Amino acid sequence: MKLTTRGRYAVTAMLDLALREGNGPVSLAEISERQLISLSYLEQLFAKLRRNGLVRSTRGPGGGYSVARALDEISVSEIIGAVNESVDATSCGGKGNCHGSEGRCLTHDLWESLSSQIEEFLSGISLQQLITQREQSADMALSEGTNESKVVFQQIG
Amino acid sequence: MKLTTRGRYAVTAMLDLALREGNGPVSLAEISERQLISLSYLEQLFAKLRRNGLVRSTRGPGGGYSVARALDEISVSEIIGAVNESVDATSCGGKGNCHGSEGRCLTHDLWESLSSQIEEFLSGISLQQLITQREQSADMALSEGTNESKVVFQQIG
DNA sequence: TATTTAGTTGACTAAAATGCTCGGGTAAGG
DNA sequence: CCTTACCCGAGCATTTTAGTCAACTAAATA
Repeated sequence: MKLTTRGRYAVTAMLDLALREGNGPVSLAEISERQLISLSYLEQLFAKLRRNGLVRSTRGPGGGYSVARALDEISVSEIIGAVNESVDATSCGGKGNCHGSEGRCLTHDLWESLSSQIEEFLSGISLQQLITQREQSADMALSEGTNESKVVFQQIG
Repeated sequence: MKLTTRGRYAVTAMLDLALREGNGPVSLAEISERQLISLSYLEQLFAKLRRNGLVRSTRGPGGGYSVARALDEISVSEIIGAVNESVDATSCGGKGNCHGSEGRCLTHDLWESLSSQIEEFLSGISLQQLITQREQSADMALSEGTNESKVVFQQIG
């Protein structure tokens, strides 16, 4: 699993789409304007999202993109995976006995274990969850104060 | 949270260190050889790990690095955060009302919510857990067949 | 004290990924 | 037709990755 700003763009755009849809398809131009992502870049991202069956396209005037499935059937991990199409697995295609070196293989396995935990975690979060969960979180925010989770996101320099 | 091969290198190296430690400090040269990571690159990573208080260094012959805390006191998210020191937060430093545009702000908040979920998840996994968990997982592996979690890691082209 | 080991630091670099522009397509409405 | 908006590929500037090289410092030991 790879998690960069690119995945963020994709998830953000999908969320925007999910929230606006209902009066028919949403054009990339709109999303571009609202989310401040370049149109051409969005086109590239949505090409991949479409190839992976996450969105449907409608051409012509009044056209645009629609979400291809129910919102609770689309996981965050799918979205991120779709736009990062060309990530290869760890060096020894999961066989477990890489390069003779014993040390490498052990820690390699440990990393793989972590990887699938992350993957599993993200595949358990759907677009729907993100949206509905937030509607209830206004009051929760104060009681469940997890101070630590913000630390990493702070500016350093 | 940013999750790239760089974080993988750091976690892998820390795991190697954790497993070998006990006969005193472990030199980067050893780790470099076992994990096939260039020595100089390891030096850069460990410089950051040290600045963040995750490892201690011992100079001179027989020297090397040691884990600075108990293994169950070091979370994966800390390691990854340490080597990615300069990640800035999402564009509007968490204030919530970015750029006037309403659409942007809403999806922005949704993304932030997801971000902290990921962060929280990874801060709940310690080096110790990764290591001990694996010792018991040999038999679990078959019964709990989660086929989906492997999909994203496959080669495409 | 001289020498070796191994961390410390900074400058520099090739290669890849990112985010984007540009320019031309093609299907669908009006 | 003509406009809209998806489709697609080439190319490109910037940043990040992963690494080299070289000089330095602290500790141990002979």
